[in-house]
Amino acid sequence: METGDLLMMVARELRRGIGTAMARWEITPGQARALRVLCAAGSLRLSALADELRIAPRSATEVVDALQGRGLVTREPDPADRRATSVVPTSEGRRVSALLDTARTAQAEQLLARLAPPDRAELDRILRLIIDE
Amino acid sequence: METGDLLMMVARELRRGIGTAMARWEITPGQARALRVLCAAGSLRLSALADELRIAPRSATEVVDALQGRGLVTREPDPADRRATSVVPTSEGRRVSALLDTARTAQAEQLLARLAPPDRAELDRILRLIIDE
DNA sequence: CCTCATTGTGAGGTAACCTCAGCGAAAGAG
DNA sequence: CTCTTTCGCTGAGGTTACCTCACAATGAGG
Repeated sequence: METGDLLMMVARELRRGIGTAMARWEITPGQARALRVLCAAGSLRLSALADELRIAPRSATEVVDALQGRGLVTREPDPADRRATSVVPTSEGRRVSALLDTARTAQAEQLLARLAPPDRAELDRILRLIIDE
Repeated sequence: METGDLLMMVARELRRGIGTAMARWEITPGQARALRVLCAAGSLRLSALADELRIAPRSATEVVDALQGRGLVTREPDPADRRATSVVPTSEGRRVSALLDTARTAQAEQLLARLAPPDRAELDRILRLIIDE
């Protein structure tokens, strides 16, 4: 078993745990991702959201439809460009996003609790090395 | 940015790289996964393959159809149970699976090459700690 | 035997993506 | 100031990878 496989296994376990946690809020992974980037950005034009999520603009329309249907975001007209619509999280959207964030970090916490603090710091350091190129 | 996020980012990059590598063989991720467990097992009944992949038996039928269509596996009658069909990789299937394995490890190699050998060993050790509970 | 469970698959559905065409709005050319 | 071109979003319809349900053939227990 190689390091790459280990990495995938750990990530998979993490994703699985997050998935079951999210099921409690009846939100799909795609919707959660969109809500997360929207809350992080404050508001985004639909095409910018699509870029961020790396999906086609047409697909972002559907995700936003779903989030809007649940009252988690609203479509606001963009003051600078009347073609564009700005997608803005509602207060409920921000509340749910915060809950999801909490669940996500709790899940990571549960997995990483298996490590002694020094090992955990080492892992963090080494992963940053990879990310930073 | 927390350790859990870092883990997901690194895994994502790895998955992305593997995906583009696999595109060269025109095989979907699901098919590659199935072929991999089949080659690892030598042969599996269709329902056992479904269990392994954590998909419904009906869905395994489709994956096997696709692999059989490319000549990567065959359906053999199970001698012990005439209801069951045993799915067996062809020699071409084993050859492709080996190529995919190579591509997968090469991708991991490329990512992990950013690390100095001691860091790499540390990462391996710590990930094993997580996996082994 | 007769019933009941199990195996694989046909039929048909769903979710999340896609491309393409088109409409209203903006922006550059003359 | 028009005119054409480009841009931002969405309706229509397709694809992929899953799913459930029904069913025929087979196996297993009373």
